[in-house]
Amino acid sequence: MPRYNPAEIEPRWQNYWEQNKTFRSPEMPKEDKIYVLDMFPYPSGSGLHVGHPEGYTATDIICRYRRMKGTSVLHPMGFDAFGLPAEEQAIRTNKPPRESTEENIDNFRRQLKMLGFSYDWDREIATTDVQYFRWTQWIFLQLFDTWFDPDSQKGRPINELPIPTEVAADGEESVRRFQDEHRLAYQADALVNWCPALGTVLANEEVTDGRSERGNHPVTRIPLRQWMLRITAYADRLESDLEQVDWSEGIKKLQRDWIGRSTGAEVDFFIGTADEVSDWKTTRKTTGWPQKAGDDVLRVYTTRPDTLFGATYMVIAPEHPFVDRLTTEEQQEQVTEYCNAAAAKSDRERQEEKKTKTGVFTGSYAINPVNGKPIPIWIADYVLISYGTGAIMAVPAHDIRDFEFAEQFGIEIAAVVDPGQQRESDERAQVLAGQTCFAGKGTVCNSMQYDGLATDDCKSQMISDLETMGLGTQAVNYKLRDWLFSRQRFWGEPFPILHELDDEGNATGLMRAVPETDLPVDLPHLEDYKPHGRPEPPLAKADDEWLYPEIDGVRYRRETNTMPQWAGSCWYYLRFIDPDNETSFIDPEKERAWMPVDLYIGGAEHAVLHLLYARFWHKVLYDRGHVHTPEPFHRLVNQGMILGEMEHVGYQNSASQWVASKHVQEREDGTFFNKANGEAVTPVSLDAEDLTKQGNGFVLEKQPEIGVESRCFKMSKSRGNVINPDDVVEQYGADALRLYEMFMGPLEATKPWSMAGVNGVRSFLDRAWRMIVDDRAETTVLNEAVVEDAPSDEQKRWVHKTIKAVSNDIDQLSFNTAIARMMEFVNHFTKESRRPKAAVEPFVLLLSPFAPHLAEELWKVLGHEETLSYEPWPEYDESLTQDQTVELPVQIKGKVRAKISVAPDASKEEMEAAAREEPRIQEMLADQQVIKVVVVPGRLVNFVTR
RNA sequence: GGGGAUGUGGCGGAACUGGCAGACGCGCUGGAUUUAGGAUCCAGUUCCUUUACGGAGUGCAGGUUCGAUUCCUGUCAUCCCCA
Repeated sequence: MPRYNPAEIEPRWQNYWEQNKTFRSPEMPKEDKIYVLDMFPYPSGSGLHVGHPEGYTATDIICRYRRMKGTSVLHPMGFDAFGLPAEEQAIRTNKPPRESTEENIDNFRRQLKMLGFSYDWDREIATTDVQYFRWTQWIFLQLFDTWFDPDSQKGRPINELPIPTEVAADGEESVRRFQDEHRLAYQADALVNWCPALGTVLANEEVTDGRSERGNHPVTRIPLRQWMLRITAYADRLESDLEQVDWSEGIKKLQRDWIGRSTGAEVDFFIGTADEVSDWKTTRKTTGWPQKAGDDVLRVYTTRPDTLFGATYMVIAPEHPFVDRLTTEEQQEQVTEYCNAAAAKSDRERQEEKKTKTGVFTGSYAINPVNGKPIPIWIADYVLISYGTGAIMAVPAHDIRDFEFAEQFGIEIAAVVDPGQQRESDERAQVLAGQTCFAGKGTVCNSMQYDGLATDDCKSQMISDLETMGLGTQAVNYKLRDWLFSRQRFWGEPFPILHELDDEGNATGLMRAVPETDLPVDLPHLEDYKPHGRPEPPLAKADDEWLYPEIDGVRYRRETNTMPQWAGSCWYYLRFIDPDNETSFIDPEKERAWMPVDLYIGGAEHAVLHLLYARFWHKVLYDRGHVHTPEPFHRLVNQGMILGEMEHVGYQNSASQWVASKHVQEREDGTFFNKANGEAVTPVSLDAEDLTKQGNGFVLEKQPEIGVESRCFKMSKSRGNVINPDDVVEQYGADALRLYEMFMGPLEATKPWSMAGVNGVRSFLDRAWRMIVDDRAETTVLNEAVVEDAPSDEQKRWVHKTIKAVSNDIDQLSFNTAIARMMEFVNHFTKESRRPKAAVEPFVLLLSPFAPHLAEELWKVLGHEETLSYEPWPEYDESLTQDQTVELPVQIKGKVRAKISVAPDASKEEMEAAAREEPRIQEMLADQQVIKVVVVPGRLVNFVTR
């Protein structure tokens, strides 16, 4: 009668764990600790996605396993709840953001608890909690109070910033402004991505093709005073410290590429006539390379100083400060027009390689420092003001963009690198003739004394020569830009910054931090927090009491920008260690005990930004002595994406005739047409039963010449293939969902969903239940096959082999194979008429991290009173995992011809002898000459014959 | 265009450092039991030929090796990220 009923069992055990605080973490861990962290979710209105429980189940298994192994486990959960989507949802549903955010969190928490994860819920935090963002603000003030000392490569308190004497002489106000310029959190006029529809600026990565990632609204570029975080100062350390962490090479590479460190040279090109050059050069030789470029030169950054002789023109960005000065009268009109047009384009559009290059000549020339030739200075938008010096020397023969540009405008192309013989000879000739671009390494030519040098040697030689002449210097550049850190929205952390006002109420440009004792700066109550399409933040509408505080007789206006969504997630892993601390963001002793995060699992979409930002904050906190590890996350694993179920789609024309999918192409508007004749076709979804496999794909069973499209798609509302965890739990139970997500395949792989697969693991759980419980009895009692007897030797081997395999698989996060081993165990023991307790009890313990509710229930049926969460993990005896005999293949010329049965540790001689005794082998070897015998103990015997 | 990942039965996948390809699950086929079943149990299930023996086979083409899903070279395809 008592069938396995997860709907009854699961809530009961969830309640038990909650009542007994089963998973409360100790305040301080023992020596053996593990901190296992999930990337906390953004509580969207649509609830949990099946992708979430994938990583969460994996970490939960590790935690439950390690608790049973006696490790102190920290496994917390919280919510990343500030940000645009929540605010947009609030506006849509006409609710205050805090209210709708809390509803979303409640729903997420309910769903998470329904899945039986062993979080210490007492540590739950949301980034929107006032007591949480109080410390986010506090950390921001640490950034504000820190400058980066390039000599020690370290962030230091701002009051240790050396003040140049001339600044000091100018008085206190100058000193303050000087300090403000050097803080890690600083304000700057930046050309930003302004999105009027969302009413906020967006980070570059939130903009695609000139439209906002969220909502697909148009984005324009306007200059605006913004908060920036000086992450570029940490670029080197963010790159080099990747060596310390246990992350996949793929993710490390993504981070390295994002930081984009390049080495090269800065070179000054003299602006003026050819006869003034020698004077300038003489002066430079004595004064050396000046830190700041003067007005008489155009300073460029190049990664290829070896191609200096091939620089036939220069390009400055449309925003370059020299634009006006360099533009001659006759070019003025064209230049103005061009610069205006460029301002409207995004960086990405401007770098689009497909598009034809655009540009305009300034009318001015600069002198190439190595050969004294005057070369034209152009303005073109493929050069970005934000990268390098905003100006380049163009070497069309050896840079593809320069080449395209030079061809477009008929500028000289001078080859200075010989690609060498390894290329096809006509291609080499074309390169040397300036007809083809070659961007690789080779041998220098047409460069006077440098001719014959290899590219890399020439680079270093050229740099050292330029340095002696005072014309250039070695330089490092990064693609990474400083982090635009302010948003003009309501639903974010207010900046704890006050802007000083003069007697008339105008801003003086000086600012100060809100005193630590006055934190948190809470969001003011606003009747209307909606964006109005102007770059003025909604917080500016707060009442005067909030907006205009007075400290020590000075009146201030509060900063009205808010922080971006990333802020809260930059340090939440620290707060989990000490979530209720009211006097400090974290207790240093607890920090030392629990950090770093030992295992961090989450989606690959955060591979770059979240991890880079969090690492940056962590390093600042490290420099300022607040944390003891330079890196926050020791091991990182990205779970793979879960796709929707497999879909088969055929295409029909208007006459309902099938069209093979290879002829079909999709238009931009989402409709389809036949490439062969242009007629419109419509997709028709097909049943797998009407299809048959042919080659790599499927075809219609009745019309095998018609290939169809078979693939899995990303889950999306519009496609209607989203799986809701609530539904799965209702139908199959939480344990089945957990088990299925782990059984689908390797954690890191992309895998398609299959409801039939869920049903499959559910029947495994049913079998496991019936293996132990008598399902025909009136009450939940032991199956009579479960006995007190000692297990047989064979049963013992099954138990010990399974313990070994499952333990090893969990250690390697290979959950799918661990489950397969448990299935084999159940398949075997359900066939046994006597199932000794000593065999099934360890099995229940092995199962418990995967299917904790079922395991707890079985544990109880087996006569235990307490939760199994802290039962010792079963141990295995290596000698009991060995079979008495093993069956090994005997090959002749690599083909299996017979099997022999030998002891697992049989010697080579024994194995060969056994193989030669096999009648079939004797038969086959009779008329052949054995030239070699390969014997691999414990593996095989192979006769190589002639 | 650049970078990364992945290609194994009808499907998801397994195979430790080169050593029995297809564990485990789904699906399918047959059988048992059942009032019934989308329940349960048993058997089978890579393909080709077949009584059996055998042969082919891990995207494709080569290479190294006694032996390659695994290592190397080339190539094709798909997905992801970036531009």
